[in-house]
Order: sequence, then C-alpha cells, then structure tokens
Amino acid sequence: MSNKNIGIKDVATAAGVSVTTVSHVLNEVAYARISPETRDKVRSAAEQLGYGPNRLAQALRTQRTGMLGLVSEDIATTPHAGRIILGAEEAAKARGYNLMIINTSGSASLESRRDDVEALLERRVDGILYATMYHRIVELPANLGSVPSVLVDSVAAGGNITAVIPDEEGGARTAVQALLAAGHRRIGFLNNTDDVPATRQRLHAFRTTLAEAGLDGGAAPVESEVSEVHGGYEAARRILSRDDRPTALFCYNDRMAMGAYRAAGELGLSIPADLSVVGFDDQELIAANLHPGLTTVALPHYEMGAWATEHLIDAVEGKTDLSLMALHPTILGCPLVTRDSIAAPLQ
Amino acid sequence: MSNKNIGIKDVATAAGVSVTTVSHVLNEVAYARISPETRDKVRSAAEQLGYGPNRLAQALRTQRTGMLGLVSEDIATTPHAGRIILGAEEAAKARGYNLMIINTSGSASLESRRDDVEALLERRVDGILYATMYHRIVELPANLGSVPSVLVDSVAAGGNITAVIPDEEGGARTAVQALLAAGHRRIGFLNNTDDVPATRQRLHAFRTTLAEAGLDGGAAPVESEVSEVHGGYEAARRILSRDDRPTALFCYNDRMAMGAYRAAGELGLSIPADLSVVGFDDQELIAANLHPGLTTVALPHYEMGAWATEHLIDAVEGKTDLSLMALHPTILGCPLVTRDSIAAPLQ
DNA sequence: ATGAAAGCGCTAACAT
DNA sequence: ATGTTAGCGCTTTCAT
Repeated sequence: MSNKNIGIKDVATAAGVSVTTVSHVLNEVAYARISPETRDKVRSAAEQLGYGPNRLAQALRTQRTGMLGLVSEDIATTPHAGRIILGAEEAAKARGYNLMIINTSGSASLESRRDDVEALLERRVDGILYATMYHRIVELPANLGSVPSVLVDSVAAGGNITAVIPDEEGGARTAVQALLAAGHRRIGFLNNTDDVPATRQRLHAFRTTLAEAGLDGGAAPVESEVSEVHGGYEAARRILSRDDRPTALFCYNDRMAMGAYRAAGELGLSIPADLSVVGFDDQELIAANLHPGLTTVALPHYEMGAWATEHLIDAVEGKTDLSLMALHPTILGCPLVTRDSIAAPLQ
Repeated sequence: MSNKNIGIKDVATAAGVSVTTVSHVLNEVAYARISPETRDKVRSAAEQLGYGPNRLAQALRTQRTGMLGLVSEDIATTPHAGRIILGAEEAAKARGYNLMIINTSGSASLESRRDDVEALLERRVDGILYATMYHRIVELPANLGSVPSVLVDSVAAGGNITAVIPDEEGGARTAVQALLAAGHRRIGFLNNTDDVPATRQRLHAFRTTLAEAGLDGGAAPVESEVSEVHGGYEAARRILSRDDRPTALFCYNDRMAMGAYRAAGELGLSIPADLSVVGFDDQELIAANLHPGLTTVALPHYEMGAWATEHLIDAVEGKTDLSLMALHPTILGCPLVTRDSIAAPLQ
C-alpha cells in the first residue's frame, strides 16, 4: 500500500544510492547504465517502503499530467453519456491516462462552459474530450483550443475541431433494409420533430433506401412527433389508421417505438405478426424489455468515447496531427441489434 | 483565455512587483498588507496576460490537490451510477473541487480494485468516493484507508468506513402505505431472488407495514423471481392467478413492475382500475413511459452522491471526523413518485 | 508594505 | 555505472 510520505529520496537513502539512480531504475530509463544488483536494491527498497510516485511532482517536472479532461453534457440524464464515459475511461486506462470529469449543462451559457474548460486547463490536463448528449451542432468555448481536443457526438459550429459522430444515414438505411429484407413493401417512418441532424439524415436515408429498392420513397408515409413515448404513440395511431396501413414501421428512436407498441396493441395489431417495428438507439432498458424484444439500431456511444480518447492520446503524444482530421468528422457505424420485432408481412 | 505559458513570475515582472506580492494578492492572503494600487496593478497584469494558476504547482506546494477520486462500479451499466456521479460532481464543483473518475468492475478482483485506488493515490487526491452499482456489502481494498473515504450505496464488509445507503425499509413502507391509503387490503409483493439487503429489508417492511395496518402480513402473498422484466412477468402471472387475487402489487423494482404490466394486460386486467401497481427505483425511462405512468419509490442516488461528497470534503478540510460517522451508515430517504398506477380497489 | 529564498517531489542534463 | 544539481510554478517563512 503506497505511503504518501515516502519519496524518491527515502528510497535512495534506504538503497544507499542517489535519487538519480532511483529515478532511473523506477522509470526504466533507456539510456541508464545501472548494474542489476543496484536495480534490485532500489526496487526492493521501494517495495519495502511502500513507495508510490507522486504524479503531481512528475507532472510539474515533465509538463505531462497523464490526465484527460472530459466535459460531458448532462451526465446521466441519459444512459448515453455513461456509455461515452465508459468508452473513454477504458481507452484512457489502457494507455495509462486518467479522466477528470466535469459536468456541464447543454443549455449552459458559453461563458460557464468556458469556465468548465478553464478548470481543466488549470489542472494542466493533456487534452480534452468534449461530449454532448445528442448529435448536433455545438458552439464551443474558444479556450478548448488551448490543448488538443476532440468533440464526441457532435460537430462544432465553426468546424476546425476533430469530431466523431454516428452514421445516422447508414443506421437508418440498415434499419429500413432489415424491413425490406423481411419482405415489407409498405413501410412507414415515425420521425422526430426536432431540427437536428438525425431527423433530417434518417428521413433522407429512409426515402432513398426505399427508392433504391424500387419503391416510391417520396410517397412513403411519415408522421412526426416529439421523440418520446407519447409522441411515438400519437404518430403510430395516425400512421396505422391510413387506408394503406403500413406493414412495418421504422421509428426515430426506441422511445417512439415503445409508443408504437402501445398503439399497435390498442388497434389489435400483434407485433411482429401484423406489424414489424424497428427502432433506433438501442436503449437497453426499453429495447430489450419490450415484448417482443425490439430490433433496433445501436448508437456507437462507447465506440465514439473510445475512438475520441485513442486519437486524443495519439495527438498528445505527437503520433497524430488532429488538425488533419478536423476537416471532416469521423463517422462511426450504427449496427443492427436483432431481437424479435421483425417478421415477414402477412399476405 | 488562460495561457499555459504564463506564470506568476511573468505577472510579477509585468506588474513590477515580486512573486510574493502576486501570490498574496491573487490568493487574497488574509495577513498580507498590500496597497490597493499594487493590488490593482497585479490584477490587471494577470488579466492582461491571461494568467491562470498552475494547480499542479499549487498542489505540490500546499499538499492539497482539490481533487477527489471517484471509483465507480460499472459506470453506465445502469443510469444509477450516472446519478451518483452527477450528485458528486455538482457538490464537488460547488466547493471548488474536481472529480477524477475511475471505472471498476463490480466483479473485479480485490487486487485490481486496489490498483484503481492506487492510481488515485498517486495523483494525490484529497479523498476518495467509492460507489457501487447497487446496495450491498462490499469488500474494500485496504489502501482506501490512506485518505479520507466514503462509501456510496453500500456498506463495507469490515464496517469502519463512512457509508451512505438508501432507506430500503422506509421506501418499501412508503410504497405499501400508498396502496393501503388507496383502500387496498389484498396486496401482493413481487420480490427479487438475490440475497441482497434490499430483498430482505423490503420484504420485512412489506410484512410489518401490512401488520401495522391490521392485516395479516405474514400471510400476504409474495412471489420471487429475478428482478428483471421477465421475472416480474412470471411472478405476476402466478400471483394474479390465485383465487384471492390481490388488488394491488408492490414490485421490487420498476423492471419487475413492467413485467407485471404485461401480465395484467394479458389477463385482461386494467391498471389502475382492476389492479394498482407500485414500483421501486424510479428508472425514468420505464416508470415515466409505461402506460399508465408508474407510481414508484425513488432511490436517492443523486442525494447519496452529494451527501458523500459534502462530508468527504468536510473531512478533508478538517471540519468533520469521518471515523465518528463510520459506526453506522447514514440512511437517506426514498420518496414516493406519484404517477397514475394506483387507484382505489373496485368493490 | 513588499521582497528573497527555501522547498514541495520529481526528472534530466551534466558531471565524474 | 552512478552522483550533483538546476528547475518545473508555486506558497510561505522570514527579512527588510
């Protein structure tokens, strides 16, 4: 158990060598010529005394803290933030870094978010991850530019910062293709009403994927509501009341799909026999627990957190030039998670 | 925007004073006698240069980092961890502290968890929060004792560390009382099968609360299954098939309640008209989105995180002696969150 | 009312 | 093969 009061000097004294030697053997400095016996003496003295390095002092001296700042919007408001944090934490740990986390509100002023970044800067983090709660275009505090930074799950208003985002179009295409592959031809889309990239891109992919399958994508039914359970319910009621009722529904997210389940139930439609449903997000609490289990498309939160961290560390260590990657956001795939809500249409 | 290259020395030079003076005015040292004009000069020089303190250097000198370590089991596996982190982060920020977070697996070896704590210790955190994923009895790495520490959502196997946990009995009592208050007399309990404090304590409170209301608590129906949606479904099917079918169900958690909803639906029972249901956890994604909304008891995760942080900081600052609080865990209340799943029984 | 200087624990150039 | 020493940026004692 490391003893806070033991320093390199104590180890040196105990081993009967100088601090340089201790530093060299403990850090396994490449160019150091030290006899095996001395190495052993040092190591056992350190072990004996319960020596643990003081990372503050190391950092002060080397100008490297081995700490990454993570400013995260609304931690825990959704489980999504948690997945990003986990991906970042594990990637960081694997490379010997630690995470300092600051919560910020998505609706906070630019100035208060600037202060959050400032706090991280004062602690001399080697780099900063800035994670948003959902994919959008964010305005970033300017002091983010003081250290290598990467943006997770959003793109910057000004561009010019490396970002990683989900493949909204690809995910939507995957979802629709799953429905097409099951034989569906009358497919409806329950869309969100917010003006965010996902709304537009998923709609676009919905239409083009249908068109590519030889269907009239432009005419396919779309109903928009707030992207919550009740919105999904309302939209589903409407879309399922049409004369040419769809045999399958692509839902903007799992919450809306949950609403669609209820609407289907009320209309006497059994899933997946009478109606196939595919969601988006893979919010496990919902998707895995609905009955039948909801087939959906997963958002790569963990992967984005890990990707961002890997590349941030590469930049910190001079292995990568982030500015080269800043031109275009990196897009990570959204894989299909197959459960039990898709079947072939009846007729 | 703070400039990493500007130090106290640069400010001193720019203001034409010594570093001592700069340090004194910037830190508002109480005993310093410095003329108002000098103070102004220093402050504007600092402002001008974009000076920001180097917290590493401060920490090295003062032996105080202003950082708290948070080792959290399985971040994001449940939204609960997120609420704890948020409570801790906000409490920390309010007092000028930051959080360094380490993820650990609940199933990780004692040794690997010891290493996680060690990493925090090497960074010289002022104190450590150790948060578990669910309320249980946990074996803690011994090096946790090196700095002030508090345990969140569990009690230590050995005792002897300040801990904060939810009031399982009180929460269960509140839930059952809500059912009693609505007029129910035949109340069933869908319990968990895990051998954890919540299982035992909620059951105990279930029986005694009924007894206190003049009912035969010992004879009240209880069905146990895994605390997941499907377990709740199975348990509900059984309990609702009894001759003396309960008019109300207290569920171990919201997931089991979700299963009970499905069972009720299949049996043609309408909630809350034919069957009242109360859950536990207040997992919003479920509780708020079921139809009708699930009345449930909230676990005080945010509050536990905040409480632990407050008291940890008090200890760090010498305002509290944690060892005095270590004798008994602090118990935080579980309030009822009223939605629409309770009504008076039919007859 | 202000400044000089030591030292927090460490690394790394530079001796020897 | 190993040791001496300056200095990372700051706080704080002690002088003046």
